[in-house]
Amino acid sequence: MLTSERKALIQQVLRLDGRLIAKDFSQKMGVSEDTIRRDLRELAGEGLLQRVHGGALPASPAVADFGSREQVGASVKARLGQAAARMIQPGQIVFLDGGTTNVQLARHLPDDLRAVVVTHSPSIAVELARHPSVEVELVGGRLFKHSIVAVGTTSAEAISRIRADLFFMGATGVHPETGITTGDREEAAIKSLIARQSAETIILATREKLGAASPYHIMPLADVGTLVTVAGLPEELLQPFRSSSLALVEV
Amino acid sequence: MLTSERKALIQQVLRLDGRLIAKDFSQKMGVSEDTIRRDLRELAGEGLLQRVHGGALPASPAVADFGSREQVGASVKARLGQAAARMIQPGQIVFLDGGTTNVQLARHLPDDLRAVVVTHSPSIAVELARHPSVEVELVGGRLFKHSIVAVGTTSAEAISRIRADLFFMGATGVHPETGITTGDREEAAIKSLIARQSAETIILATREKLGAASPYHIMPLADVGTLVTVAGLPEELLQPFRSSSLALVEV
DNA sequence: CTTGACATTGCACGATATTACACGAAACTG
DNA sequence: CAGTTTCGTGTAATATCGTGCAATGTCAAG
Repeated sequence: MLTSERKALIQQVLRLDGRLIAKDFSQKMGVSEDTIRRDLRELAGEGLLQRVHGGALPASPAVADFGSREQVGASVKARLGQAAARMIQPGQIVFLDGGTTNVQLARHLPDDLRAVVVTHSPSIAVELARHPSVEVELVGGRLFKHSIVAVGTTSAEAISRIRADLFFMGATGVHPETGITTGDREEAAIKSLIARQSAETIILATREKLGAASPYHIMPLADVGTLVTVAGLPEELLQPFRSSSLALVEV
Repeated sequence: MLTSERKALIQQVLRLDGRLIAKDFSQKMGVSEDTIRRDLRELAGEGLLQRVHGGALPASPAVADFGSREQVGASVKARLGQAAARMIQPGQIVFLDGGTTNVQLARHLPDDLRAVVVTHSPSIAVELARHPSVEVELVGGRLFKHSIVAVGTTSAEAISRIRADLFFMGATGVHPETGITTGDREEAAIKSLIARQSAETIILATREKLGAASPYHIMPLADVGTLVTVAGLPEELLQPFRSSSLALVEV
């Protein structure tokens, strides 16, 4: 075990756990506590962590690295959301799926837009409560906590009574052959149903979702109307999605 | 558990709850009360909190003076919410109305509580998405943006299919003769319906709501099971609410 | 291959910090 | 005013810390 390797591990533990206990970590590493203490002292000297009795805490009160990565991801999603918001015409009925990208979409709806937004995501509903003119229709049901969206038969029933012009769908996998997929069976069923009730389905996909596949199938790629993604991606990643039936938008 | 971690937690609890009880916190942390008292003394020495008999309060007579009636209000609501959370028995079906006080209630539900929470407030739903064991049933409908709750016939229909054990209602007016009132007609109708579908209605009221009345009537005071309010209010304010049918809880 | 400078590590030991318990004082409650 | 709870201090046990030092390993010059 190299010293620098160990120091890197220390910082990783701090990022992930938010703390490190010298005694435990020394046993885990198979070295003496003295060694760990020395590492901690040195890292603290470089300002990379905060030394406390019994171990160490991250230098910044909160998770600096994690936060910054979130922010970087957020700016890409904000750009996607902004572009998608411009695709909505006044008077349309729009279904907004859950997910952080769609929250960004909701945040960037023009203030003067008059439209109806239907959503089964309480996060989206809360976001849109600030909007002056959009009418919000909340779809109820059992809350699927991981994605924070309503699912189940109650949701399905409510959705089946709605006809939307556009559906902005979130998905974890967008694959040229496998199609659109996500990680939960119930969620997949609901997404599929919403798509069938909507005239056009639009998917906002960040880079890591392109070419990926998750366990549960939602719909084939052929049924997707528009795929919105960020500009500057390598052509070989986009090539499989260039077809006559799918509109590919890069922003 | 590192000492400095524990101290950080103490300050976090003070920010969120507005107070800390030494005995409870020591049990939660699994250390003796002496240890907690020592922590409190030391933090008080640094001016980071205010030591009081039985625990501690935020160190902000100065801060409270400066800006935030909101913060003081938040701590009062947190206390109401905490007390209300303890009134829920495992296995019960509980309806949570919207409002900031009920958000505090949701935040303070014990982590090991197994119950079903029904709500027409997306804010509450988002808050409860973090809870590990509570099942959340979201009631859909048209979003009333001012209060951020779902209203309308869709909501009414969904609510009429539910029977709840408890209903924690928010209201802007609690008057001994006028009864319970709020500022919107639709909202009043929905609240009234939920109350009829629930075995017991509980109202959390901060001081300014007692004795106040708003335009739209929800229900008579006689139909309220429990009124929860803060301790230390003048007796003449509470006297009108002391009756055989109403349980008055001061926290 | 040898040798010496240097880094790393584990161990010893005195110093400091943390904790729980005990007991009288103070505060709260009815 | 009596009973109970909480507080503060003292104390002893334990845990952790920092430093000095010797052992081992690394590496490059001789």
